[in-house]
Amino acid sequence: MPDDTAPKAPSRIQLRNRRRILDAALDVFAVHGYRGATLDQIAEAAGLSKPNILYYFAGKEEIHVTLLSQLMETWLDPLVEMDAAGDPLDEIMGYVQRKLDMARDLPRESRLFANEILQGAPRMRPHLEGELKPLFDEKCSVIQDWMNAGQLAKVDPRHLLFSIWATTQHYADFETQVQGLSGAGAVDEARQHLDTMFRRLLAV
Amino acid sequence: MPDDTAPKAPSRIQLRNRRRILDAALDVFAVHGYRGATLDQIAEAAGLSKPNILYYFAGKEEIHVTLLSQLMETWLDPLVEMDAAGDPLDEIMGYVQRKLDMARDLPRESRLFANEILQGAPRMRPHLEGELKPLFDEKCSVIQDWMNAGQLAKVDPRHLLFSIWATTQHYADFETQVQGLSGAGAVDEARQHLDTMFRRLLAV
DNA sequence: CAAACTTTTGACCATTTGGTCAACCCAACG
DNA sequence: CGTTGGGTTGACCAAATGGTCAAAAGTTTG
Repeated sequence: MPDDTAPKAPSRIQLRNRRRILDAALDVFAVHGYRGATLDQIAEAAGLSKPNILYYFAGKEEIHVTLLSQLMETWLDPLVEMDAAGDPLDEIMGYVQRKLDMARDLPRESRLFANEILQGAPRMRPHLEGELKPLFDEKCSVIQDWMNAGQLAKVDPRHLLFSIWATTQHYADFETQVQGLSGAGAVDEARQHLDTMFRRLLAV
Repeated sequence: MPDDTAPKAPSRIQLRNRRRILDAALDVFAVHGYRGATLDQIAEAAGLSKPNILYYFAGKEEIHVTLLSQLMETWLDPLVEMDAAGDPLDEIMGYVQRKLDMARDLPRESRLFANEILQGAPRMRPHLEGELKPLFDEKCSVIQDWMNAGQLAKVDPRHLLFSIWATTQHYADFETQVQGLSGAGAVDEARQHLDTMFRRLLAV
């Protein structure tokens, strides 16, 4: 019997073009934000005609929403990996390094996220409340437990996480400024600096 | 003899309306960025008609450029105040607190700046190179001297400043996220946290 | 008060933008 | 080799957008 809900496996062309479109859209949205981006820009960057773009996605918003959904996974992953059973300082410093890897390897994703938050997260609030918030609370608890057990110096876990986010994402979001002031390769210099900073903050 | 270059002191109406327009434009540009903002939005927020806006400013770009120029002063001021003759740790911690004040009191300005940098600073690069860069280099020197004199722990002064910028501006630029995760009043909690963090980093 | 000005606006314009659609292309397969 | 269905596009549309302009409405001043 035929399955009415069958998603009809996407063809090779479908896969290739959807990926092209999303890749081009990431470039454009990351720089100009949702409102500032145009379908024509995306179409040109993708090497496809505008109607062809709209054959694969229902509209500008669907492209944006698709990007944000995909981003959420990537974005939370480094924090998910922080293991309550591991060594506290190693776990935190590992998290910092993974966030720095992302700032270096996925700056467009970081800027897409920054743009969305700057605009008040109109299309991402559900994700923030439904996925980020529980994870955030859970990891704050883990960190608090480590501190209570005397394995880390006591600081506010929430603001500790904010500081890690801010300092790592800064190298992607403010890359223009950082490069202008400090030349290329800043992310790798930052590794040393942030390692020192968070180690001194958290050492018992 | 008549002065050809006389700037013709602006009338009370000029002053009031230009201020209104810039204030409204700050709201709009800070959220949507340059491309995403529209003159109609600005006009409505200012309570003026669109042609009236264009009576006071030559175009959308002039409004944006005016805002960025004004911003630059405000933006650099806290760093300018950092005094090479003062006590090193006090000077740095004072700078952190002033930046936090700005994140709390001028979040729109912070977001305008963030948007401009995210977009690659197309309209601000001259300011960055002409004003920020020299100030940045000068203050890095001052900090380096303090470290060489054994008054502060040795870290890379450039990345120290980046960390201060990132952690303080974060509370304005990512306010949506911070509030969603941590409730209101986060900036004032951050004061304590950042004071601890940078003190531990820099204490000799 | 009336001339001389500054300020405001309704109507208008060209271009851009998100989106539609019927026709067209083309590879696969019976 | 001709049909068929997925993939592509030129031409088009309505709305939005940045901007213009001449005329009207206020304001200032001799």
